Amino acid sequence: MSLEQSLLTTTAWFPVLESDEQERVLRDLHSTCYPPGAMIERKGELATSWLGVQEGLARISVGNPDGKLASLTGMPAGSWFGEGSLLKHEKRRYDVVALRATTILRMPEVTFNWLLDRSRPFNRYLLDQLNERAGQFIGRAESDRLLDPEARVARCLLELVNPVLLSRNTPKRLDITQEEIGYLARISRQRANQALRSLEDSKLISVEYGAVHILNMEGLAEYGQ
DNA sequence: TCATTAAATTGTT
DNA sequence: AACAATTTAATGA
Repeated sequence: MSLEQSLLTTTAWFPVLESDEQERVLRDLHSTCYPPGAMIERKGELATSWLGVQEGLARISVGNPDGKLASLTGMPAGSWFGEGSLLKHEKRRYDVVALRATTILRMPEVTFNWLLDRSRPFNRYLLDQLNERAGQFIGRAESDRLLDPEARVARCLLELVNPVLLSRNTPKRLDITQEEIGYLARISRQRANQALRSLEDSKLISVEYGAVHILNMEGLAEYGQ
């Protein structure tokens, strides 16, 4: 799939840009491929670009300022992140690791700021994304360690198909292995397997080889409370 | 296209 | 963590 095609179909922000803005973005983006397990961005590095996942799956681990607990989030294809460090011109506060073969797109800071100054829809997208992330973070901070594996997996799956952060038409089929779910939910693969079966019994999802079908988003959302 | 083999993923202990 | 079973992907006739 071409770069333009993947941006159009997997991101929520690229389609809302003017055509000349899209052209410049396509010119300025540069992509890098990472093998499974590779470090994409390291905590402490100065942020110089906005990051997007074109292909694959990345895990972002945020170190809590007060404790040693690291809360993790999955970033599937179409996710864009790192605007926080970019806006404040700070160092990255988290590590980003490729969970499988992953292609990362980088938008230079100047391009990012240019869009920020120029495009109202782009600002709208960023606002929605920041708002959604804040909500996720609060919800997780309350009970991250307390949730049972089923609830953690439910929350993890919901984040991966979040229609606000990704493109509007959220897919019902999620290509992810149980091992990767384990990494994201911070549980063993065996426990992930068990939790997935439990959620399947509740008719919230159906599991396939290398994939999960989301059957009931609302039900999953309640499970994660 | 089909059969064989390797690799990836899942199920179980 | 280890192992067996199953599914998919790759290979070659």
